[in-house]
Order: sequence, then structure tokens, then C-alpha cells
Amino acid sequence: MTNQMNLLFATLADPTRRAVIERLVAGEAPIKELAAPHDMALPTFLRHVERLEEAGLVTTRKEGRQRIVSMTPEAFAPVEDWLTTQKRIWERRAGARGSHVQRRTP
Amino acid sequence: MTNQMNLLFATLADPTRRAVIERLVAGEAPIKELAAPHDMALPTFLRHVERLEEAGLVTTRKEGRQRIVSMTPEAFAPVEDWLTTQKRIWERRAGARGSHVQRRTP
DNA sequence: GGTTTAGTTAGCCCCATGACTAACCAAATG
DNA sequence: CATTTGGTTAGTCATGGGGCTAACTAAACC
Repeated sequence: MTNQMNLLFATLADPTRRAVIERLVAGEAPIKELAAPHDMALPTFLRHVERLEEAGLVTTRKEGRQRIVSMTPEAFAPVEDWLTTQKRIWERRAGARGSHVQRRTP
Repeated sequence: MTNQMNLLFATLADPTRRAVIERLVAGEAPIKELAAPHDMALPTFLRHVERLEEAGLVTTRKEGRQRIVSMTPEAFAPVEDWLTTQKRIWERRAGARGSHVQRRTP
């Protein structure tokens, strides 16, 4: 769905959220630890985690009084697929003739 | 630069702009032709092309009274690199032990 | 059981972004 | 030269997203 792509790209367009991902590929962590490096109010940070979860990039579970966040790497697939598809089409086309410039219905 | 990543992801988060890319991988085209499938006012569409250009995903040149738009596929590199880097780190970590669940400094 | 500690909820502000209309240029054409 | 045609500029509007504080809940701890 194109809607999911919007969500994924929009979610990854934020540096805080990308930083969270970068931290999570090294292993799951509770909110507080994730929030530590980011100089912002906790509720604000919480919203970022929520957005990551809405995009399916992350899942969370409650453990005692803390919430553990972990990655869902499969969620990247649509983005990766889209990128490689575009690249493939481009390369097929570019490879066909010399370099570039063509098409353009007047 | 992280700023460029924000720009790239944010630019690709819009379905109209992704559709333009999808059209351009098949070859360059003038604004009007690009705009045709999108049911919106021309100025609005123009803005989208401007944003693509600001992100470096596209270049344009004037040819007579029409403006020709063409792809800049190298511009995707930062996004692709980031994605594969995250994936690589994840897989290295996940491969190390059984499957998942680990870390979490209390 | 009172106090930290870790989240959570609610409500507010501000700015950027997408979309629109109206009006304006400048090639191309009759 | 008048008129299309293809953009371009300017200005308005509404929404959503990021950020904040204040106040509340619920585990853990002493």
C-alpha cells in the first residue's frame, strides 16, 4: 500500500527516530535508556517511539514498570523494495542506450 | 550529513513525489506531462518538483517554454547506505546468538 | 506505607507543508 | 500582432507534527 510507504518514509525522516533505530539494531532497550541521549522532554520522546511503533518499525512490551522497545527489521522491506525497483528500472533504461536524454513527448 | 537524510526521507514521504520519480526512471519529461496524471493545480505540482530538486533527486532545465525534469539516481545513495548499514549491524548481532532478545541495562 | 522511578495522559503552542486561486510572463502559433 | 500554451509568482488557508509543561499512575525500594 502506498499509505504504508508514506508512513515509513515520514517516520524515518526524523533524526531522533533514526537515532533510535540505530540504537536498537544493537539490541532492545527500555524507553528511559533510549531517551537518555536525546535532549528533549520524556513525553516528546515517547511520541517518537509511538510513531515508530505505528509505522511497524518497532514493537514494545511492558516489563515491570519499564517498557522495552525492540526492532522489527522486516518493516524496512517496502522501502528497500521500492528503492531497488526504481534503481533497477533506471539502470535497465540507462543501459539500453548510451547514457541519458531521451523521451519527452512534445 | 543527517540534514540531507531528513530532506531525502521527507521528500520521498509524499506519494505525488514518489510517483514523479517512478515516472522519471523511464526517462525525462516536461512539467506538464509529469503533472497530467496528478489531479491538482499546476502551482501545487510545481512545488513538488521544486522539493524534489531541493533534495537533489531531480534536475531541471529550460527548453523553449517548457521545463524538462530528469532523475539524479545517485541522490538515493545516502538512504540506501543508511538502510543497508542498519540491516548489516542487525544481522551481525542477530546472527551472533540464537535469534533475538538480549541487552537491556537495568 | 511513603518515596523514588519510569512511564503515561492531557492540553497547548508554533511552524512547515500541501493545496488553492488569481494574476503575470514569455515562448510558440495562426 | 493577437492568442494559445506552459510555466511562474504571490498570497491565503488548514492541518499535522514536533516540542513543552503539568499532573497522574504504577511498579520498586527503603
